[in-house]
Amino acid sequence: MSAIRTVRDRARAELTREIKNEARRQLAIEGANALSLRAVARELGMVSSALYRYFRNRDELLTALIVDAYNALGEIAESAFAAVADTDVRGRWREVYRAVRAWARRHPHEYALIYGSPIPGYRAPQDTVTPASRVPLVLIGVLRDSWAAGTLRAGSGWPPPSTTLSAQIERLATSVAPELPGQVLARAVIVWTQLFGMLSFELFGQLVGSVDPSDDFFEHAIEQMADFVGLPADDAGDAGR
Amino acid sequence: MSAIRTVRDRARAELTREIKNEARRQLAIEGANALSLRAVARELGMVSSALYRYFRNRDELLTALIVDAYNALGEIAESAFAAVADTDVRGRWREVYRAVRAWARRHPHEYALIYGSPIPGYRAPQDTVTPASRVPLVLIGVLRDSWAAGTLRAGSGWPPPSTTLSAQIERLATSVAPELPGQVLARAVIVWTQLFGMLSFELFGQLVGSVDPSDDFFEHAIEQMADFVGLPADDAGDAGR
DNA sequence: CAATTATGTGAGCACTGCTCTTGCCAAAAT
DNA sequence: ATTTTGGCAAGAGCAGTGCTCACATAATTG
Repeated sequence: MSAIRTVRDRARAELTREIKNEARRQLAIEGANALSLRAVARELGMVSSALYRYFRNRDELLTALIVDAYNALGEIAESAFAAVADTDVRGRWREVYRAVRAWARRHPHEYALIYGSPIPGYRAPQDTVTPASRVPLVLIGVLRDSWAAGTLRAGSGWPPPSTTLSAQIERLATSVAPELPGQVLARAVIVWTQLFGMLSFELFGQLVGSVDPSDDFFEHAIEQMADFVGLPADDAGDAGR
Repeated sequence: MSAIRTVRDRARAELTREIKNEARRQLAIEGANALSLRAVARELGMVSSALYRYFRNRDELLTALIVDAYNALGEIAESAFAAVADTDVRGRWREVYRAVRAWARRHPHEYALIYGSPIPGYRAPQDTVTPASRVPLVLIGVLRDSWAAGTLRAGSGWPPPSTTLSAQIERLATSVAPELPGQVLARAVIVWTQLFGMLSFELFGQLVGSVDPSDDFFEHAIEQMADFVGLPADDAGDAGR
C-alpha cells in the first residue's frame, strides 16, 4: 500500500518497530508489570521522554503489544489449520489445539498479557477485537469443514439455547458461519472458553495439585471437546493416514 | 485456638486486619496494579514504613489478599451447595455455578487477582493451594452425591484417559473422591477449567463480540456441563419441586 | 531560502517500594 | 522495683517509575 515516503517516516516506522521489539524482549523476561518505558529507552540509547513521540503512554505501548500477540497467535493457529489436509477434520482440530498451546507455553507472558487480567480500568479499543477473533474463527472453520462434508454429528438431542441466547448466536452466525445450527455454535463457544481456561490454568499454576504436567490432560481434552462439539472420529473420512 | 495473649498481639492482629481491609478497598476500586502500600498507610494515618512491620513487602500483602479471596469464594460455593437439598443434585450444581459467577461479578478485581495473570515471577506458596481447592472440591462433592445416589450416568462409552493421565487422576482421586471412576474425574477437571475460562472471558471482556451479556450463555453452559459430566436431569430424584 | 513541522534533550514533578537510623514505650527478666 | 529486651512508629533517604514541558536541532514543505 502506502510505500514509506520520506526519510523521517522510514526512521519512524523502524524505531517504532525497535521499541516494540525491545519492549517485547523485556516483557518476555519479567512480565508486563515490570515493563518500564525508561528501561526500554535506556536499552535503545535514547532518552525516556523521546519515547513519548512514538507511544502516548505506557498503556498504548502495551496495547500495541497486545494486538501483535493476538496476531502472532492467530497466525500460528491458521497455519496449523492449513498444514493438515481438509479431509482430516479431526486432525486439524488437534493440530490447532496443539499449536495454540505450544505458542502459549513458549510465550507465557505474552499469553498472560492478552488472556490474563486486563491492564487498565477497561481494555479493548476496537483494535484488539478483530485480531482476537482469529483463533475462534479457525476453530469454527474446522466445524464448517466438517459440516460441509456432512460428517458433523450436529446434536439433534442437544438442548436448544434459550431465546435470547439463540438471538445472540444467530447474530454471531450471520457474520461467521450462517450454515451452522445454533446448538453447534453454542457448544463451540463453550469449547472455546474451555480451551483458554485450561491454558490459563496450566500457565498460571492452577493445575499444580491435580493434573500437572498437563500434556496428557490436554490431549484428553482435545478429543473430549472434539466429541462434544460433534466432530467425527479419526476413521471417518481418511484421517488415519 | 490460641487466644490472643498480650495487648501487643491484640493490637497487631487488629492492625493487620485493618491493613488488609483498606488494601482490599483500594483493590476493589482500581485493581491490583494500582494498589500502593503508601496509599494504604496514608489512609490508615500511619507512615508508610510502619506498614513493613506487618507485611514484609507488597507481594506478601497481595498473597494475603489472594488467600482471603480464595477463601471468600470457597465459602460462597460451599454455602450455595449447602443451601440446596442433597436430593436435588442438579439443583446444587446450578446454584454453585451461579454463586461462583455472582461472586466473581461482584468482586471483579479480587477475581482477577486470583484467576488472572500471576503477579510476581512465580506465585503460590503452599498457603494458596488449599483455599484454592475449595471450589473444585464443592463441584466434586456434587458428583459424589450423585454417584452415591446411583444417579450419575458415568460414561461407559467415554474414552479412557491415557496411562499417565490415569495415574495423575488416580492420585487425585485417592485424596479427594476414591469411589469416582477416572473418566468422571477427568471430565470434572475439564468442566472446572471451562467454568473459570468462561468467567475470565466474561470479566476480562473477551466475550464482547459474541455472547455478551452472557447470562443466558452461562445458564446454557451450566446445563451442558452438567450433562457432560453425567449428572441426572431435573426429574431424576425429586428435584423439580 | 524561509517557515513549518517532527524529533531528540534534559530538567523536573509527583509518585512508588523499600531500607535504615532514631527514639519510644510496653513486656519480660532480673 | 529496676533494668534489659524487643516490638513499634517516625522520618529521612535511595533508586526507580510515568509523564510533562521548555528548548534545541534536524528534516520536510511552501
